[in-house]
Amino acid sequence: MKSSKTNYHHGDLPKVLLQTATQLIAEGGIEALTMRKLAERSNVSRTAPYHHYKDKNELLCAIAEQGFYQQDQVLLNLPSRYPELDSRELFEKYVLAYIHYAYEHQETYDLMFGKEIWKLGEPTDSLQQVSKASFRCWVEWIEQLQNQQIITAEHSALRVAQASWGTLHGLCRLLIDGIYLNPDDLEEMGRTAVSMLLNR
Amino acid sequence: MKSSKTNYHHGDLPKVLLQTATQLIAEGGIEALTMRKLAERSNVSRTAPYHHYKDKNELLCAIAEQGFYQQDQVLLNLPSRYPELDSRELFEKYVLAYIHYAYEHQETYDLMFGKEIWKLGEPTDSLQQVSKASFRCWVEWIEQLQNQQIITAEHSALRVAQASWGTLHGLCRLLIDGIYLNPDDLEEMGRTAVSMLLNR
DNA sequence: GCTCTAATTTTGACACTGTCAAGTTTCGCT
DNA sequence: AGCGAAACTTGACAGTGTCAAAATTAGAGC
Repeated sequence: MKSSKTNYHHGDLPKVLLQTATQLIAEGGIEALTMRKLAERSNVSRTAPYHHYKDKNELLCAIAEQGFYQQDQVLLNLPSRYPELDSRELFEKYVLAYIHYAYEHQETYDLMFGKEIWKLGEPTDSLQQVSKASFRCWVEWIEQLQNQQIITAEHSALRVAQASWGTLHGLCRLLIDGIYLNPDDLEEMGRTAVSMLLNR
Repeated sequence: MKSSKTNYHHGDLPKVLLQTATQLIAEGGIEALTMRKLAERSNVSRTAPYHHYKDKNELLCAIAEQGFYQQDQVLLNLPSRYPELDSRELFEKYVLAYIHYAYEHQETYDLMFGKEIWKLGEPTDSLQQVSKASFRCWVEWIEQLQNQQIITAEHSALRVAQASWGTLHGLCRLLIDGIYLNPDDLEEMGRTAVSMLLNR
């Protein structure tokens, strides 16, 4: 079609911006993502991005949303990828995969669950929906584990889901915030946490 | 001695700066703490603080360090404040007190364990010492709980300490990052987590 | 093919930020 | 009284997000 050297109206900026932005944060963390650098990298003027994302906040939400889709995809496919494992083993696999994702996509994870968006910014409606759906999925799993007496049913599924996910998230945060740096340790911590959380 | 309206050399800026800074972040979060606003509030020029803290980073570290002292004081006094409780109950009290501190001093807590200092900045030597001592204290407690068979001894004290503290920290982060906002829920989540982590 | 409109992009500007270099003021000691 | 050091100030710079107004272009209707 058109393309080439037009400069003006070059295909679809929105997609390019999302890509470039994701790349930028992957390289240097969230704080390396600057509207101006993003524009420059996309060969576009400072304020061009503002016509596709009203805010820096909206841009960040878009990246985070993408992260949720990506993570969901990895995690939802686990059962079919390991059909030989029982629920207990699958749970550990899930936890380790979660940690692994957080490690491999530290900056995206930070955006997904960081205060940049949830406290300082304003999460987009669609981001809220996606993240809620993702958590609901976790709660349902916990419910199943409760029915199989693999995890405690002393408390409601919601509370157990919150507490266990809190554990998981806490460990990931330690990595992301630079408090524990060794991912091998992290994995061992994850295993330990799992064996503590599940019934013996 | 001197004092009054000299403007120059007014008592001890360092202490005033620390106080004002703590006040500023308590009011509007870490991002409300600006070297310039800090100077203004302290009735001093923009760059005066730089003669007492080489960096913004150093200032933040000083605030965080103060936070550790404060928190340690609360937590270390728990056993003597509740002599009638057994280890198990004391552990829950500890966890709740920890959460409570995090809630009451959200911004300081964020500084103590946030990436602002630990990943983006450079933790001061003395901050590192204080925080390490604080964690060592936690590990020792876990060791005792292991000896009393209140918590699992399947894994090393260090690993159990990391996992359990990760849980604790994770819950607090949910609050601080604006993901779960209700402190009452948080407390219930804390209780749930404790009952999951301890032996039955 | 021409024109008009709406979408898209740019330039200029503003108020912020952290921090450096150079100058000014004051304290404490001899 | 005078001097060196410590404390503090002013000016400056590069960087940030984002708004308003201007410029450019694509695509539709004739």
